[in-house]
Amino acid sequence: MQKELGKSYDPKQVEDKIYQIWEDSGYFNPDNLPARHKKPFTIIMPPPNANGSLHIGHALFVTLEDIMIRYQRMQGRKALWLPGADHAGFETQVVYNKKLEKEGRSFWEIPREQLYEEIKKFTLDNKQYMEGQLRKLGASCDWSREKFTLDEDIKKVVYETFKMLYDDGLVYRAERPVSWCTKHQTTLSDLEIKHEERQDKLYYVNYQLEASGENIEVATTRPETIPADIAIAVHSKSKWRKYIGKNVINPINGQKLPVIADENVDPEFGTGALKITPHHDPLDFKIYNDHKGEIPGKPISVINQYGKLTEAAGKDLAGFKVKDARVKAAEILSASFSKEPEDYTHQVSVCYKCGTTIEPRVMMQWFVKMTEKSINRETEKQRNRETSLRDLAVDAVKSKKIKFIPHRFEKIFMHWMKNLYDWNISRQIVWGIRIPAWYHEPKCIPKVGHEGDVVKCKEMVISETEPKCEFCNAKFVQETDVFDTWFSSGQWPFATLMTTKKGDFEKYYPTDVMATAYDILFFWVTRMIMFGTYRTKKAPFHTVYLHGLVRDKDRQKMSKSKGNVINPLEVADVYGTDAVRMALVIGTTAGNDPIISEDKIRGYRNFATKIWNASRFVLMNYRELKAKPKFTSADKKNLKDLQTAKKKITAYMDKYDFNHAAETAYHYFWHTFADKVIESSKDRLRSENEADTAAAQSVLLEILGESMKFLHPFMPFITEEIYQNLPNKRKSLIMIAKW
RNA sequence: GCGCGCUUAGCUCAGUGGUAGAGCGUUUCAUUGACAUUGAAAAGGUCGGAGGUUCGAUCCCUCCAGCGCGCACCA
Repeated sequence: MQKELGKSYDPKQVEDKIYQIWEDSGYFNPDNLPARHKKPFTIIMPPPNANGSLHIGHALFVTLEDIMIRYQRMQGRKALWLPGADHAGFETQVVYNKKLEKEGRSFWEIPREQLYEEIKKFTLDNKQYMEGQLRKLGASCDWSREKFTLDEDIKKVVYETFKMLYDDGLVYRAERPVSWCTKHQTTLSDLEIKHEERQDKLYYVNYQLEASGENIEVATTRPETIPADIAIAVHSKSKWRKYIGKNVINPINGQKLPVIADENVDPEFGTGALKITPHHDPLDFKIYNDHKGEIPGKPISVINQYGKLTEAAGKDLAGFKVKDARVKAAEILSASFSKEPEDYTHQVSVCYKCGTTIEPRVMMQWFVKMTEKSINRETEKQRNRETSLRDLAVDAVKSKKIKFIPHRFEKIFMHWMKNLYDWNISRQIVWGIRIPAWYHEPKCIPKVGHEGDVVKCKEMVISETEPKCEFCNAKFVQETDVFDTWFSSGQWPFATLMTTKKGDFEKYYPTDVMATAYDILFFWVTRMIMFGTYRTKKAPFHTVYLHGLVRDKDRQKMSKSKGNVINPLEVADVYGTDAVRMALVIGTTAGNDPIISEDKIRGYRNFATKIWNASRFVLMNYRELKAKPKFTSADKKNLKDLQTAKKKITAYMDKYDFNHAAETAYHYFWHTFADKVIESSKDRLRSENEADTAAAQSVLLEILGESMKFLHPFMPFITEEIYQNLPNKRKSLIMIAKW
């Protein structure tokens, strides 16, 4: 007979041992599953940022995905859960920057190569630590296929995609207005910008008309940029229309500025006249570009990368920080004010990491075209050239090839897709994948060749390795900018499967479910859909399951500074991983923020104890009997209730409603099986009537065994441990037992 | 400004076109018996407000109020 279960369940005694058994079994790798497992079921794990340790949010997605994988594995699917880690470019660099600050070292004084190596070590250490944590959480992922976003083969795929996009005209390099963080010294994408309400002044400045006493009144919040003004724009129907085509005088430096007409200027807002400062405002840049012919001046920049005014701003302003320069400029301009400055509340762009005001600058950067069709830069092979990246993604969702859980995110997705601008993918940071573009150095000077043709070297080449110029000996230097992390992680589903085992891509792609937090819907999910359909012509997954952000019992986001963080590994250590997993799943619906407290976890620890003791009771009372069981009508009803519960749970599982599946399992086990079935069996187990005892025993054993199975995806450790102690079971793992 | 949600028991949240559910908490009782990390029972809600559709609405529609979130180049 099997060994007796201990007096109480001790997760510490069980969890590591069980995980080891699973891992040794090889079944995490779908290729090793028994023959009954046929159709693949694939989840690519959202690779956690390798710049810290796992927090409760990670524990949530790990639990959800492990539930899906374990369920599908038991259902006979060839279940692949592919783990990974993300180098998380900018995020990690910010973390490392802070670490250096604490150590009293200066980020900016460390040479690029050294910094890269230091961050690499830091990241790899974290990565290794996190792998251990994933094991603790019970993640049944295939470690043999683990990938890291900086693996050489992954980088190769990313380079290829970049080249394809470039050849298709969907990637371009241009001088355009971008968002610059003066603290982190890099540009950021639109998504990395937050908007903050600020109290500022709105200044009303007179720009005097040339050779006239008349003025155009301009409202501005940024008088310090007036030296970079290049024109004044008014709406063709505004009160200023009579001045269109004339010149005004720049009130700071006396230069002549043409008055132009542009319909983007709202005649109702401010004074109805807009100063055009192309290098310090994106709208101004656009207006300037539309009116280049009418504007004689060249746009200049008067603010440098540190947010200080340059010489070009004039000696009165040069050297001042923007904020101080504004005060200074106001002083200089006071004679030109048409009225007193007003208090003005408006939204200002800030860096999402440090809150520093974003400085719009015009810089040479790399962009991905989101809304335009490709232009067939080369002519051969067909890719998805007929449509834009946006349309690829929108079509995938519209055609139901991809569906969202919960459904409402489909609307949010569409809304975001509607308002898309080109995506700046270059970052001036060290930690990341260098953009594989090489520039001819020095700049190519066209010369006459042998046949009299003008030979012009290629100024820029897209290449993984250093190219050679076909005409001269000049060196090519590599772009120093690196990719926005999301450019590479947006390729994760296919990049991983293209670089694991041979045949994996064909077998496991497209994947099934992408489960991740809703806050990276735009950063990540949309990009995966775009790049996935672009490169493979298939939607990378059919279901997007979006979960919420874990909050504490007062609905607060967890953060170290608030001191309300629940470390999943710490509480798992106290209450057991199974309890933490249950607490994360029950009461949590897709798309909503789960609320977790230690009390809640304690409650499910109690449930684990209940499971343990009910099992103990069943096994303690089990004895070999020769008598044939004689089932009573109550037995039959109990077995029928079991089937009903199983069906209900299965239906919830298939709907990705893990909350209700878990709750049903919990409720059935505790309040039906333990409270009713077990209670009513007590007398019968001690009865002289062996046929009746046998019936009672076999009902208990049957229900216990089945319960362990339907609880297994949620509480993998305790259920496996008990399953291994059941009599009359083949010595296999519950992990691959038939659902 | 545009968009998406939420408002149900003291708390945290589920849920359904047909006289409201769970967990925790509260109250009472029981218990040396697999489990005090227990069991039995109870109290507790006019399902945010006002209209409408319907035989019937907490659930569908409209409006209102409060709250939350996302997007956003009005100087």
